[in-house]
Amino acid sequence: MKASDKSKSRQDYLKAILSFELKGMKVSTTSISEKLKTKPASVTGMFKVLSDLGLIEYKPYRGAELTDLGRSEAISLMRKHRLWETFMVENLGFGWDEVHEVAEQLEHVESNELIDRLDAYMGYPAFDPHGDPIPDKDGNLTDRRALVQASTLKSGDVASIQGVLGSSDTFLKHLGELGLKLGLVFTVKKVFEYDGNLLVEFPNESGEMREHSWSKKLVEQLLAELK
Amino acid sequence: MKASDKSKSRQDYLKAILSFELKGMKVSTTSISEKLKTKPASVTGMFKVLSDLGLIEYKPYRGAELTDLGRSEAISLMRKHRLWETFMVENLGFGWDEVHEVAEQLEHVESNELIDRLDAYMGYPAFDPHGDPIPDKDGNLTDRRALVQASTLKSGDVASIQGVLGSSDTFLKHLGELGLKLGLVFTVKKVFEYDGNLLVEFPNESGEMREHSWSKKLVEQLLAELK
DNA sequence: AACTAAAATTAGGCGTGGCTAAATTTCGCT
DNA sequence: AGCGAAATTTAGCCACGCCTAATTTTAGTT
Repeated sequence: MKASDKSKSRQDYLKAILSFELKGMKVSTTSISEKLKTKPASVTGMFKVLSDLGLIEYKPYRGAELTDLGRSEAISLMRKHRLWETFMVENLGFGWDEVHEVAEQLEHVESNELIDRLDAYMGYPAFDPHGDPIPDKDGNLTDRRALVQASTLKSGDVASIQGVLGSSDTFLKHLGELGLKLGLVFTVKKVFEYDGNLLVEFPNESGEMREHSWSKKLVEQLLAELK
Repeated sequence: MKASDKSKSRQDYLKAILSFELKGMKVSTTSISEKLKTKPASVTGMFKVLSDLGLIEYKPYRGAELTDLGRSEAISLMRKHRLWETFMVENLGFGWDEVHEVAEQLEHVESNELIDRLDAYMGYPAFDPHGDPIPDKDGNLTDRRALVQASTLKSGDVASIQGVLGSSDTFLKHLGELGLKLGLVFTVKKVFEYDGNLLVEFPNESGEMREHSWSKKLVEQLLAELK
């Protein structure tokens, strides 16, 4: 049995364990059994398997902890889940509250190529419809506290685009039309009180600095990192 | 055990059986075992299960046949498979030869809402990237022989749009901009030899007849049914 | 009509991931 | 420190879907 042997069950356990670790909670067999709708005795059995696979550290009666390997697997699942949820809401028009169950199934589809292309297709969204951060392909999470909506910037601020708060077709198309992409560094020249528009400056494809006006609606959906 | 109990295995069997029936072949345990990479003895066992579920008609030593229930389930799977393949190729930019394995997994995701929305999102494509017909949500297949590329129409022909041969973003956007949708009835007024453009006439949203020019590139991707 | 090879079925096992019931360990409390 | 309740693990069982080996049925040939 190799660590590369995925299985829906094992993946569900890893995700459940991660969710408790992220909340700073101890990972007990009871808590996992409640989350997965199984029984504590079954969890004990699976903990042994996951431990043999090197995915968790498990001491009987002491709970479990993800290893680096297990954590990266779990984060990859979280990434898939959140990207699929985002796709369903932003592209297919589902309500944010209708997508969890289906994403639970979609996240088990094994193809990194698929999920990375889906990520690109949606414009690398940084947050899912519930506002939770979406890990990038290397497992890095955007720390939300470090980002601000571009609408909160002041005149003179220099910032870079680090994420978006939605990825509907029209929104993404609009970004493309304006020549905006992830990482773009821009300077706020002026904030118009009247309509909330921002006058910004950033280089075009040829590297020449140009001024542009961003609408209030646009900047409220742009996540920026202050320089 | 109810018929509503899906399982990846059972679904794989139904699809395999359908594929042989569509080729007009008898469905033997050996042929299925080869297709599914199992052994004939295992197929016998599953045939009993599927028979008990009312999904197939099975007489020992006589092979299997799909019931109406089983067939509709199998066709639904084929629909999912082909829609996902189409999505991967047309929207995510995969090659047509790279998508089968992943679609095998995606087709097992249980949500009719998801697949119907995906279908709509792509503009109800009639054929997948391999040229195979995609069943609609009621299981009806477009009979390819009854359809022709709009580029083959002659002046004076009256036809309706019944499908498209691709569903890339830009293509679908273009269709929307021109006000074209499934079922639209149009009349060919003139075919320009020079560039292959078609001068056509059809009603706008208000019902008034208007003339439009369709490019050669466009009409080669439009599938029409002659009236 | 009989015989034989191929196909299919039956019988009996195995691994996974569940379950219940019984035994064990931990932990809070007096 | 010791007691009892709660948490956990162990033991033993089950269903599913697969396997191999042995047996039975079918079908083609003479």
